[in-house]
Amino acid sequence: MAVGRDAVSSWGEQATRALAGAGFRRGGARAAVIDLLDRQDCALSAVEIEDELRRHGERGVARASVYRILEELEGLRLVSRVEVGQKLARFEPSRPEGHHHHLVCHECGQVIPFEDAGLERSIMRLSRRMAFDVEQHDVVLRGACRDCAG
Amino acid sequence: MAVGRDAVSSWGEQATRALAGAGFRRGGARAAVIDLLDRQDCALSAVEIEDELRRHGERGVARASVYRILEELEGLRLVSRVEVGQKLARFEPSRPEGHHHHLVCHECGQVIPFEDAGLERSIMRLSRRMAFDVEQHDVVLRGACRDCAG
DNA sequence: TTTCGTGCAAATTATTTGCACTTGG
DNA sequence: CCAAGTGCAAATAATTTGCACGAAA
Repeated sequence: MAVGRDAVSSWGEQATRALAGAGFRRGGARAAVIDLLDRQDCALSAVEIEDELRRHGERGVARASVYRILEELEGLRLVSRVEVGQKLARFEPSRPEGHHHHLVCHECGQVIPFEDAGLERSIMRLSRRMAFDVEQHDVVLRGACRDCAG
Repeated sequence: MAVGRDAVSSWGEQATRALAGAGFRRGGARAAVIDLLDRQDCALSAVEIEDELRRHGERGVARASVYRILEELEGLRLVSRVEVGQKLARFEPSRPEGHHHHLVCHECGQVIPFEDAGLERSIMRLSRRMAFDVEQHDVVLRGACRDCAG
């Protein structure tokens, strides 16, 4: 179940609107990437996005375009970059109601999202105390997932 | 003040011993890198390590060797890799008593360490509850540091 | 038609690898 | 002497950039 996919206005629609508002034209490649991301709950890498679009999407999109589009979306805070230290960056739609962090299995490389209110509370308290204007935070837990732990 | 630098046995000594125990020989480049890391509290990139050694260290060490040595040390859990999404990896000595996380200023790029017991507690509780064998965790806070926030 | 969007190929950057030479034990 | 350690140059891999062409407004 995609977080917020059935909301009144889907992430994809919001993204399209935000892009238009920011003065961007409506291009085919951009629409295809947004469309794919809208159907995702977890983070995808640029290559995965390219492959998925070439294979199952309405049209192929060049790698460079994928990166450019993701960069725009990140700039507008519509997408967030997730780097869990696998050398490649992953990207996922930013859904306010779907704030979460990631577990990474160091065996199979799987990236699994999770939410935790206690953790968020700690971070909020901590941020308030900090001599630093904290705007964002990322938590990564590493270990063996159930399957790999055996 | 270096965390634990005045302990009975410094991180550098422990590292040297651990390396010997793991069957590695005592090479000049390796000793130089350990020596430099022993004097650090914050994470350095491979390039910074190379430059620092070439400039102020007892001897220069080739970039490739720096990476190889860091990889060994990471494998023995003597060094931990810190990736805060600046495209390059940073490395710091793992000192059990100096566990901390990082603040990253998105203006000046500065990486600042911090500790927080409440945060650790939340993560511990969370880990226990998880269907996942959590062995490690990283928290990165992003925002503007005091200077850059103006 | 004019500017923006996109594809393709070449460039960049961090990191890794292959291989010959050196050195510790 | 022999395996492990190191430097150097070449190889990778992810990401970015330059430029020409096609498409939106």
